[in-house]
Amino acid sequence: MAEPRTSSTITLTRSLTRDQQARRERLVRAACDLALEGGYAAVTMHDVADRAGVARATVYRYFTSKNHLLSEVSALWIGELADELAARPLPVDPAGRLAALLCRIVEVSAENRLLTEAVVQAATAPDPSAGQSQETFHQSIHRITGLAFGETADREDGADAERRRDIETVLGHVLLSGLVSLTARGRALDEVQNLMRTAVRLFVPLDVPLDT
Amino acid sequence: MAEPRTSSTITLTRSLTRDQQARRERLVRAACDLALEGGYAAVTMHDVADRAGVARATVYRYFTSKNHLLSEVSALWIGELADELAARPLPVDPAGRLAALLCRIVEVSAENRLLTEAVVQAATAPDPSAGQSQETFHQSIHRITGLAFGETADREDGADAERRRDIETVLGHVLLSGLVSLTARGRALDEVQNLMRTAVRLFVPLDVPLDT
DNA sequence: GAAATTACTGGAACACGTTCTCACTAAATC
DNA sequence: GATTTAGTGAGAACGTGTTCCAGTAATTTC
Repeated sequence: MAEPRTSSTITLTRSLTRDQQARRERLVRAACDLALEGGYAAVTMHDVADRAGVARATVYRYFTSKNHLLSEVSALWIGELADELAARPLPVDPAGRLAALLCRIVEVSAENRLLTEAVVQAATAPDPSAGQSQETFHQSIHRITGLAFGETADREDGADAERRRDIETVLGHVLLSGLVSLTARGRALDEVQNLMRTAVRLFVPLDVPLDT
Repeated sequence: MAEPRTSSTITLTRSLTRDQQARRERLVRAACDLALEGGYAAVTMHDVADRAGVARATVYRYFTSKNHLLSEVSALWIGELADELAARPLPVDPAGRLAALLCRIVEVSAENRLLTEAVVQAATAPDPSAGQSQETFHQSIHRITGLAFGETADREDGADAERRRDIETVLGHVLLSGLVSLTARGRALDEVQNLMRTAVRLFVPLDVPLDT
């Protein structure tokens, strides 16, 4: 019963050769560029293949779907953003840090609204094949919210640590929904930033009274 | 310069006749049924037209896109849900009411996971033509979170009222993102419900110490 | 180095969303 | 009642995501 099995995606077979690694990166790059220029709709598999210099069918050897490809873009993009934010000077108080981080993400997202639109669309699509990359995307969001507490995390334990994790989780959801409002509902940058500040203020009402 | 202008959507022209009203309702009904059975992907304009007993092109005289049609479904569905919830007995304390309301929504959404998937997908899609229905959807969510404070709303003013509105808004975003997790990321019902309870607990940490 | 396996290309093919055309019907206007 | 007008049915047509296939190139295995 030796089935031919023309292996759907490559990744499963074995580790990629240098050429394949480069091809894969070109595909992600092409998708990212197209998304930057025209959003989700502009990322056609036809154009992605052309820009990366491969055949249309080949794209599907590396990514099972358009959403999978864009989810990969989203995972890389938010990951880079997290790296950048981790290297930034931040306010000293946790609430200030949270607000600054979230507002910065929203700002960058607004500057690349079309890319964000594509990325959010893919990250929220019910596409099981994109699941892995989607998880990476969400983990990166969680990692970013975690930056606000990163330095004090070690000193805490028990209830404080749990409360911290809860705040990170919930703020991650507010952020995601905020990005949806920004890209899909045309909300203005400052409106979404205010949402972030409001959320933080509600979470940290006494620890640090903000400059209301 | 009398342009023919084959009027894209009907609604703009004038009020609908009885037949047209019925046709429109059949279309929404058909889309809703198909979504219940197979989610977003199963709602093909072909099948919608067939079930409603109209031509494919006619669907586009009532709705400018599939997302527009499904956004209408979502607006009606969440509206009915809000009506049902408004008639429900609720805990006396605001925090308990919030948690009960949100958990109930998540529960109903999980019971109709495929419909919710379709509805959320349409409500978060960057489709300008669906904008109006999307707003209705979000307003209904806001209306539901508002139910938790409804009875005490009149007695308040100033800072309290503002804080209340902020909580409603932010919880609405948590809910939306939670529904995305439920439908697109395959999260379990109780996981999303716990997210809701956690969010409420974080918002109302002192007013009402929950049974933690 | 030859054989066998695997990957890539190029293009056809299919499903679906969307638009368009045209003939036909029903309703409004004269 | 005749004429115009808006709405509908039926189906062709186009773009896009996805799959499939036959032929070719590259890589692994012997």
